[in-house]
Amino acid sequence: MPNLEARQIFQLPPLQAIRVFEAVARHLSFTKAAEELGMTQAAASYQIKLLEERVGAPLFLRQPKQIVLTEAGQRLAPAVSEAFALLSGAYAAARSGADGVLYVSTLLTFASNWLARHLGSFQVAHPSLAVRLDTSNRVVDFAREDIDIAIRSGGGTWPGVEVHKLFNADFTPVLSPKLAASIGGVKEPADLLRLPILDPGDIWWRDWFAAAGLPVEELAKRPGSSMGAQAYEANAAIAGQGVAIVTRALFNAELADGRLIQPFDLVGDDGHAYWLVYPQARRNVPKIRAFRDWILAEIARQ
Amino acid sequence: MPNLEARQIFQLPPLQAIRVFEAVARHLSFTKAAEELGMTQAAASYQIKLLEERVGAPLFLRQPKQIVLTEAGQRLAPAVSEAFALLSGAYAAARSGADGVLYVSTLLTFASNWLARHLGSFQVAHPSLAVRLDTSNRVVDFAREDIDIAIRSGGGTWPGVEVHKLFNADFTPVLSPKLAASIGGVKEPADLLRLPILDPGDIWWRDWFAAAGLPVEELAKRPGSSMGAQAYEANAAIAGQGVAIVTRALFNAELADGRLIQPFDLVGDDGHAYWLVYPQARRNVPKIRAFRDWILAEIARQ
DNA sequence: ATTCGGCATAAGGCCTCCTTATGGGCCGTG
DNA sequence: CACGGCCCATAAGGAGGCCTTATGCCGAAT
Repeated sequence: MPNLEARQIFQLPPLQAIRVFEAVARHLSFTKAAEELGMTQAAASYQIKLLEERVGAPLFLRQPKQIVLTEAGQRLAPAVSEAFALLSGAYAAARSGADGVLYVSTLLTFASNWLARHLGSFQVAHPSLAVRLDTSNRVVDFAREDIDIAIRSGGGTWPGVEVHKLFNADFTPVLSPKLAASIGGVKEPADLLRLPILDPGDIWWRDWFAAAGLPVEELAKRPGSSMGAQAYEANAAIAGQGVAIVTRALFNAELADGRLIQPFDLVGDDGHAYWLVYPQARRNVPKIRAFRDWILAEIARQ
Repeated sequence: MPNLEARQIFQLPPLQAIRVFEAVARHLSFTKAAEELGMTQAAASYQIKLLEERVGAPLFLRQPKQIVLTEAGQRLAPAVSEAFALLSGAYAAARSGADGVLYVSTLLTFASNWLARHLGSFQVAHPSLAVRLDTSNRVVDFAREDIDIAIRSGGGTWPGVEVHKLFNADFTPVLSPKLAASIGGVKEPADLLRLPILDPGDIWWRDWFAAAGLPVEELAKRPGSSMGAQAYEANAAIAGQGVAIVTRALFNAELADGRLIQPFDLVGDDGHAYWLVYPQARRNVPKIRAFRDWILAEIARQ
C-alpha cells in the first residue's frame, strides 16, 4: 500500500518534534531541553528544525545568549503545553486509576468459601486497591472482558495465561456430626449408603465410590438433585440433610470447628486443581502482582 | 551518552501510539482507524498493543462484532481527543496565522521611495496578507530576528539566503531644475562645483567626480553634512538646497515629473545593487513566494 | 458449510531519529 | 586582545522503531 498519510501529516504536526518543542519552549534552551528529554542537543536541534520546516516558519530566534520564541512559536507554545499536560494527566490516570481497582473473576464456591474469608487480609495489606468480584463459573476471556485475574478449576492448561496452582481439587465425603451420629457413626464407606447423598449424579461420587469399593450403581438409584455448587451442597450437609462430596481446602473452617466431619481418609483426585490465572503479558502489573503474591502466600499458610 | 529517557517515558505515553489510539477510539475499529491514518490494520494493532503494555492494562475489549473501550480506555480517550484537538488547532494557527503577516526588513530609502509607492498593488493582489515593514539599514539576521524577507543593498553575496537582484545601485547627481537655472543651467560636470554638494563625504561623489574628470579634492573642502539616507538628501535637492547623488531607480517619479533633473548621462556604478533576500529554506513559503513574485514583476514593469 | 469481516501475529525492511564529531558565533575573563 | 566556555548548527553514520506483507484465527451471517 502506498503511504497515503499526506492528509494527516498536514493536520497534525510530527509528534516527537512537538514534544521536543514543548520542552525547548519551556526551558528556552535546546541544551536544557535535550537534557530533560534524555537526548543530545543535536537531536533537539534536529527536531526543532524539522518542526520549523513543517510549520513553515521559524519558531525560535537564535540570539547570542538565549533563544526566544517567534510570533509563530508564541502561538504554538501555550496550546502545546496544555495538550501535553492533558495527555500526561490522562495517561497517569489510566495507569494508576486502573491500578486502583482489581477485577477478579472467580468461581462461585471459591468466592464464598475461600475468598470471602481471606479477602479481608488483602484489603488490610492494600487499602488503596478495591477488589471487585465477578462471580460465575464460566471461563472468562481476558481479551473480551474487563477482568484482571481469575480463579479457575481444571487441568491448568490454558494458552496465553500465567497459571499458579492454588490447591488440588480433591474430593471426599463430608457430613454433619449429628447426621453421622444418627446412624450410630460413620465407620466404613458402606455406612454412607444408609444416608442421603447430596447430588449423587456428581462424577466425583462415582470416582470416590469406585475408589472406596462401593457399588457405583447405587448412585443412579438415588434421587438426583444437583444444586450446582459445592457451597450449596456443603450448606445442606452442614444442615444435616445428607452427605456431600467436596474439596477439603474449601471447607477448612467447617472441618476445623466440627460443623462438618470427614469420615474417611480416602480422598479422590482427578488431577484437577484450582488455579490462579492472568494474562502473561500483564504479569508485572503491580496490582496483579500484589494479588498473586498475597493469594499464594495465604494458600501456603494453610 | 546512555539513553536516560526512562523518567520521561513513564510520564508521557508513546506519542505515535497515542495518535493511533485516538483514531481507534473514535472509530471503535482498528481497520477504519488505520485507513484514516493511511496505514495498515496490522500497524494499528501493533501500536495499540504497545500502548496497552505501557499503560499496563488493555484499552479495548476485542469482541466479535466490534471493539469497546475498557474502563482504562474510557479514562484515556476523552482527554486524548481533547489534547489532539488542541494540538491540531494550535498547529494550524501557527501555520496559517504566520501566513497572514509578512515581515519585511527594508532599507530606509527603498521603503520611502519605492515600496511606499508600489505596496498598494501588492495589498490589492493579496488582501489577506498584512505587510509589516521593519525599516532600518542594518543587515538583519534571519535567524535572530522575526523577519520573513528583506531588501538589502550590497554585492549580493550572503550565505544561506536566496537573492534576487532588483536593480543596480548606480548613482548620478540630481538637482532641482530651479537650482540648475539659478546658475544658468548645468551643462558640464564642472558646473556642479558652483553649487552646494549634499553629503560631499559620500564615496559615491568621489567615484563620480573621478569618472567625470572633476578634482576629487574639491569634495574635501565642502562642509560635510551627511543626512545618512538618499531619501533625505533627495528631498533637500528637490527643495533646491543642493545637488544630491542618488540611485535613479529610486527616484523615477521625481525624475519623470521634473522635480529633479539628471543633468548628465554619466552614471556611476560600483557593482552594488539592491537585492531581495530571504532564507533559502523558506523559499517555498507561500507568503514569501507571493511577495517575491510580486516585487520582481513590479520591478520588471518599470 | 462456507465465506466474509475483523483482529492478531510473524518476518522483514525502510527510514526516522538519535549519536558522535565538529565548527562557528558570541561572551566573559585573564 | 586572545583564549576558553557556552550554545546552537550541521554532517555522517548507525540502530531500532514502525510499517508492510502475508497468514492465521475466530465468529457471524449467508
